[in-house]
Amino acid sequence: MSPADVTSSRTKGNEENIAIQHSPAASASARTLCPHNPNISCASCRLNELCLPIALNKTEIHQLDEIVERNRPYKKGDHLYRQSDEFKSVYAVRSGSFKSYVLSDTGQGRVTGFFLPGEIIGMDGIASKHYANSTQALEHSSICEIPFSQLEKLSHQLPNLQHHFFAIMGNEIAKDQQIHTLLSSYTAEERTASFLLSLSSRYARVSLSPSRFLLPMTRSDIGEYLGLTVETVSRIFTALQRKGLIEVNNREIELLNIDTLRKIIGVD
Amino acid sequence: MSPADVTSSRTKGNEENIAIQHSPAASASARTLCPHNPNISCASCRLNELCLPIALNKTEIHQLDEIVERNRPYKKGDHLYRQSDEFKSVYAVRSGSFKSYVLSDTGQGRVTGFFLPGEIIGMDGIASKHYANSTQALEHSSICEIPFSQLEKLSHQLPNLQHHFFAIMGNEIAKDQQIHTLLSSYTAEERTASFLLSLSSRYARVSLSPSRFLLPMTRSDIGEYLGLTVETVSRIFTALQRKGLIEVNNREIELLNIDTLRKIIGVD
DNA sequence: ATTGCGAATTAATCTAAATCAATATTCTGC
DNA sequence: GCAGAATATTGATTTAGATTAATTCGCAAT
Repeated sequence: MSPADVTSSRTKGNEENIAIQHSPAASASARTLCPHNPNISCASCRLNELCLPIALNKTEIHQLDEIVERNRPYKKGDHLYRQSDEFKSVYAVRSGSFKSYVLSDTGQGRVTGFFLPGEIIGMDGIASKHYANSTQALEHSSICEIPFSQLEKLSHQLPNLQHHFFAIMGNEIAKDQQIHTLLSSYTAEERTASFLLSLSSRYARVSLSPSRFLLPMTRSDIGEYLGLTVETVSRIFTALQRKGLIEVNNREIELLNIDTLRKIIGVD
Repeated sequence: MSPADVTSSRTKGNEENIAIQHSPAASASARTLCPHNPNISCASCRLNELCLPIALNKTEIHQLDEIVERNRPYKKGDHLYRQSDEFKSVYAVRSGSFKSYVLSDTGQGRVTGFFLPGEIIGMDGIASKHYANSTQALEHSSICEIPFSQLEKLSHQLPNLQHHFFAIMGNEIAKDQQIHTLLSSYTAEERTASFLLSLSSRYARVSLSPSRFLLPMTRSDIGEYLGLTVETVSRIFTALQRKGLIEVNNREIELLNIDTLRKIIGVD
């Protein structure tokens, strides 16, 4: 296969993968699949199996629906909230992606997290009643806002929802601790491989390709998140490409050998 | 009442600060204050203002008491649970201290957390139903075990408890994200200063001296936790001592200049 | 199409912390 | 109290990744 072939098929493939997030609804019948459509309900949302409604029955989902606010879409760079804003809601990503970051004393930010569709944002504010970081859209994105006081009230009525929200928070804790291990002991290559594999499985979770995707964030974002510089991230990408493990083309990523990537981070 | 009053039976000096955690009850009147006493109730526990019972009324505390299991004390090195054990309970430290760690592929562990009195252990297992790390006592310690399914049931009955447990988990999330920032952008000296200040405020929280305490963990534990080697931790301690900011004597630490330590980590 | 600017790559040099190595100290069990 | 092991310190050397610097690429606005 010639390079040209690869390129053309890749381009086509990628657009297909992300289409579910980005394309405006093409027809009336596709309406409920349009991720930016604010009129969608939890019951009909394509993410309901992995978002808050999981494990809820029809009636319960309807009750949840009542408290969810579906705001207008966010443009790239728009803030969901800023550091030390009063905590009011948690947010579920419906489409697109977000990053959260804190500003250091020297003015430069450090990225603390990335959020893809179906993931919950804002739990860092629950305890102190103020968000500990700022969160902004990395691309045109849409969100379901869930006012926390109402979520608490509803959780109290619906044991399933309480149970599930405990699980969501527990998952966040477990994930954060994995990152602790990653940052305290992994090399630049291991961190980068781990990051790509994490994105891969998170895309798979929302039925997108686990091996081909677009990075919604810059190299600099990745570096801040992984405790590396832009230059190092760039170099590692190039090195992984030379080893034949990935194919990088600016924001386009293809994982060519997931097993070997796993071996890099010690998952044999 | 000073800590020393409570704790007559121990040697003086540096051990004074930790006496409240360690001394056996000297008299019948001190019984309810004896941290290893398994018969103590939440209502009479000296930690109830900062542990689970916070914000509960008398009746509610009694209900919580019913589900709390007060096990025999743990000896140094005893495991509370091991990585991938089935998740059953969360634990509140009553006295002593614990560390949690994961074993890397190469056999050596990486410490993921330290737990002091009043802190909650085990939330990493909530989502996956299996503990993500192993946790062991760093010294003679005692624990309150709270079976999670019962905590969930009770939370459902007591909105205050539900609210507070959400807050505890949210706090864990916020704390883990601070560590993310620490590991991704702080120097060895900044990490170490931050670690000492964290211990300081956590000791202060349980009414122990914020400026003089014994480290329950080894330099190696600290290094693993902070993503540094033992040697670096040791060198930084020596350097901070030379700068007159701390006084180190093996496990004994005295913070001589907390403000300057704060400045090191950029809190002016 | 052209310009301008943020994003990304690549290479050369530097440095903070790791590694390697040796010694000293402190605990632990007998 | 003593022996051996675990823990901690200190110094010399190495190295992974940071820093600095220059170039190229990509794309939005005109």
